[in-house]
Amino acid sequence: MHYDFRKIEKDWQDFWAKNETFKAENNSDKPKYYVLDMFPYPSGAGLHVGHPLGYIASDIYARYKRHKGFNVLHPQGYDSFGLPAEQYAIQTGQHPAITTEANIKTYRRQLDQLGFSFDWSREVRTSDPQYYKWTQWIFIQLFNSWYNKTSDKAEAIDSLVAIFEAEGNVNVQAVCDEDIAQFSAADWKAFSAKEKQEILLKYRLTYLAESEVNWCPALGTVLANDEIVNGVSERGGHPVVRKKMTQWSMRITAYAQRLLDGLNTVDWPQPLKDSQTNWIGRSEGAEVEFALKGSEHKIAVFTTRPDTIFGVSFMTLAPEHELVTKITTPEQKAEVEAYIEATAKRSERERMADVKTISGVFTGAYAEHPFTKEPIPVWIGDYVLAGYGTGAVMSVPCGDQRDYDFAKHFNIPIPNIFEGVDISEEAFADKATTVIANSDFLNGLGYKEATSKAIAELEKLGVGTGKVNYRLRDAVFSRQRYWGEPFPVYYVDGMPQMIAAEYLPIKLPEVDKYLPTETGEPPLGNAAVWAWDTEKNEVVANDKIDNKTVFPLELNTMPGWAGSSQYFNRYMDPHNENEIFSKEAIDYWQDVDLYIGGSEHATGHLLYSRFWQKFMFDLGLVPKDEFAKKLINQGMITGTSAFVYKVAYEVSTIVDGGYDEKEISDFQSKVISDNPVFVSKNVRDKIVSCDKAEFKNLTESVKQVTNRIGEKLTEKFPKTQVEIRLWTGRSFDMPLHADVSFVNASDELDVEAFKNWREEYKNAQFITEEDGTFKVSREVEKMSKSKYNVVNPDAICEEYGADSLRLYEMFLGPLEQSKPWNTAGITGVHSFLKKLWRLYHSGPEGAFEVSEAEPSKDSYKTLHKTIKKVEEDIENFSFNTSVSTFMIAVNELSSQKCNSRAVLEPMAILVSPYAPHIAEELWSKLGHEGSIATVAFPKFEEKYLVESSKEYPVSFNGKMRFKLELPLDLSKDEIEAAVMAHEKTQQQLQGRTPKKVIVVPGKIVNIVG
RNA sequence: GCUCGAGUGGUGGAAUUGGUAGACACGUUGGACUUAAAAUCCAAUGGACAUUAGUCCGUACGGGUUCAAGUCCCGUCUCGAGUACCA
Repeated sequence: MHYDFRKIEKDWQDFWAKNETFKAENNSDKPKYYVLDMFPYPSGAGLHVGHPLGYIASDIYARYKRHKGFNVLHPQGYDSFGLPAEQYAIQTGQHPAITTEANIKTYRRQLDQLGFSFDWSREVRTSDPQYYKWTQWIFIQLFNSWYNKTSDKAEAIDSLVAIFEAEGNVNVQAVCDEDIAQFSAADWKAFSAKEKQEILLKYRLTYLAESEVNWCPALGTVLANDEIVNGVSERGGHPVVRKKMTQWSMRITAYAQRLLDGLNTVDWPQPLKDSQTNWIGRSEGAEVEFALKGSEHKIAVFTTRPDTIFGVSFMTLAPEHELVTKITTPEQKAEVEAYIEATAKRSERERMADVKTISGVFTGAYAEHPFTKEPIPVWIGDYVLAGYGTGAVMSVPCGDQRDYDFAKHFNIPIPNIFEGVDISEEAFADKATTVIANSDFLNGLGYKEATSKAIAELEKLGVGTGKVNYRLRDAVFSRQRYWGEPFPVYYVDGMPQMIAAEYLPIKLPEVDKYLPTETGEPPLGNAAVWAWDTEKNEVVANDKIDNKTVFPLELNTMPGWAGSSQYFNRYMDPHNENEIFSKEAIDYWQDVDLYIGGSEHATGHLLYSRFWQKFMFDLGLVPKDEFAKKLINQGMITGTSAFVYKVAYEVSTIVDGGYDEKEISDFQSKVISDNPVFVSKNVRDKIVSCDKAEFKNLTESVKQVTNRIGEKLTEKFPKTQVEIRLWTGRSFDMPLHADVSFVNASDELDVEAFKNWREEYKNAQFITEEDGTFKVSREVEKMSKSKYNVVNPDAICEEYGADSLRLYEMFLGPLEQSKPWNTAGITGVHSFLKKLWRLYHSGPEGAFEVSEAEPSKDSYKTLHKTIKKVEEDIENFSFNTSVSTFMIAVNELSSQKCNSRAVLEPMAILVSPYAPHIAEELWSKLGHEGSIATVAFPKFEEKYLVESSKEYPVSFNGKMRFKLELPLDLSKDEIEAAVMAHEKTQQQLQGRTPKKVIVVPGKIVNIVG
């Protein structure tokens, strides 16, 4: 009976599907365990071997937890809204839903073939109206909420209205827009309905506001900060410019502190926490108001160094700062305006690429120092960002390098306010050693004391206050896209109105074009049926819009992260039509116990999800304010590209025979490209290292090719004479990617396959190694189509099986680390599975046979040390080492010729999380009914590992020289005596007397001297 | 620039609290079986020297602590990831 993995794997996958083996129940006596993968975007390319790495790890953990008696929730779904399907739709007119559906089919087939224990009955798709109904619902909840700083949580907007009615907004501690005028209860009552709505918008957790956004003209949409990399769009690399637009925003800044604090309560990777911490960017300092000379305007600045306030020698405003036009003096007006215009023209990208250039303009205005009353010139400069803090800084050149550079450049004085520090070359920014001088009441103080003293004095004067500032901005939530969630929003008199939850979902309308409209409106502007009838409560044709009962609907759609920000909770009760999830479901499952996914989501998905979770927590909808207890970032699997070296040679015409020059040169280049010459790696290396002999050989080898080219040319242009030369030096060859599927484990190229790969390689010549093989050189790169190093799991499953693939992906190395893929190594784990199979098939002609006999002591020992190690490894997510452990166990059991049921049954269970198909097959052959999935994990028993003796390594001066087997119950002195009496010890010492003998019982003996 | 992570054979990688460096596998070499190939099995495999016994050197580099360092401390270099005028 050979190991027929194709049949076994198919059979068990069918069995699991038919019996719904992995279906999780929402109530159970068992303890719950929730294992979640970041759900995939179903791209057209399907999966490559890098994608399932995390899924395999989480599947092993989920299966292990089932063996350990847990009720495991292990769902999977699709993040199926997204740009690629829409881009494809724009190009082909194909509806994104159709492409998406087809891609999902491929994904599902590929996932199924890997034997994952997903509960597919709970599948969600973000683009399914029954799913995005609840995304729209959460949006409405956010709209109907405000953030009360006093209770430090989100509350219903009604409670804010009640406060306004009772006392206006004077005492409300809310997270809101900055530009809100104060009003009394009477004022509030006197406001029109529209005015009230406008004011409330400034408080809502999702709000419509004119905000500066990252506009990408090429994509025709707004991008979030984390969708921009180095000033260009992450997808496509298009330029991004700043632009003011009316957009939905999420008031995530309300949660900045809680998002920071929450990081201390979760077991997430430190780098991920660090990157969220940096993204939120908390800084403590003070906000200080500077009065302007001869003006009622005041400039507010944020500073982290209020202790250096006496070092201020100028102020700098962002060019976009609203005060700039108001305070600029007539003499400076022209220069300031020119500067503002020049800055606006420079794209964000240019500004970033060019951080060294110092530029700025004096406004002519002077502020007044709050303590000294000295005049301070006010400048504008583009090194100050409008979006951070107040968009203005008090410049302290002696304490900040950028201020220092600016001051030097414009010859502004640099007063020194530090005790014993030389600032003639650069600014001094070391807080730890700061001693303040020349600063009135701050003299002699260190950073900390001076800071609190300065804040206290500013507060006394009523011109400053201690403040915490965050880098985190509110998140823009509108996209000018088709393939995303529509907003449940219509507009009355320009004010947004929410559609009542009972009429959700508001489904995406049909459009004939997926591009923006000719008037520049988002793609939904193309929809003919996209208006809201407030009487019928349904979406109706646009021509019915009368702005009395039928109103226009929102044309933007939600961003990519909307659908993924609560999906983990929806899995708990995915088919609930009345609620986002039932109370029973959320109370039972609580939160995700283990979340596995890529680190690229650190500041996107993982921050927004935490925000929504905290919001849902405030509303009392979820019991935990962090949704995932533990998170692991799986490392990337990189590709091992194969390179062949193409020899560069040149044909030059010696006698041209009077033909048309272009005709000849065109023909020559065609001949050259049709007759490529490739050189094997080692030969190439010799040539590059200037091996003259090899270079000569190479020339010889190329000769036959060149002769043929010569013939061809003479055939066509009889009067021509050509010379063929090889290039020399560094550029003598050109590395080209070869498809990795043509290369075997020894880096040898399948020359025939390569020739058939492309038309232009048909006549390729190969200069081989001495043994006649052609070798490629290899390099680790990102796995990508364009590098021809993508390995498809389908092919691996076909040749070696899913169990082999699962084991091999784990065997490659630690889960979190990035590591290169090399298909060659899979034979190791594959033959391990065959050896495992053989353990259970020791009968004649490989028939299944296990004995009921008591296993040997050694076999018991092998089994129990394996149980111990595998259990530890899984708990530590060290899956690579447990694969090694299995190999050792099978090697040992094979040499022990062990075929006892008492050992082989537990072995099957141990292997089952890693290689579930073979485990199921062996389990059923062992005579069990049903799946192995929930059989109890074997229990480790120490007694089988108890040893009576130890092979001590005996070291001399720390170097191990020989080993000595001694009973474990010897005392230190007895061990020392035994070692000293040994002949090899005397041989090593050569008559010397050891200075010292270190004996660590059970470990080591070290003799010094 | 700043923050974080990592440097171990030809390759992927092992190595509890400091205690036998290189487990396990790939590759390579030799052998068995076979007409042959595949598959399978056996042996060797960090480097240098040595007939053997064995000796020396080895965990990026330079120091240090220790009976003992891949592991701890100080400094340097290289690579990778994130971030970038954040006041």
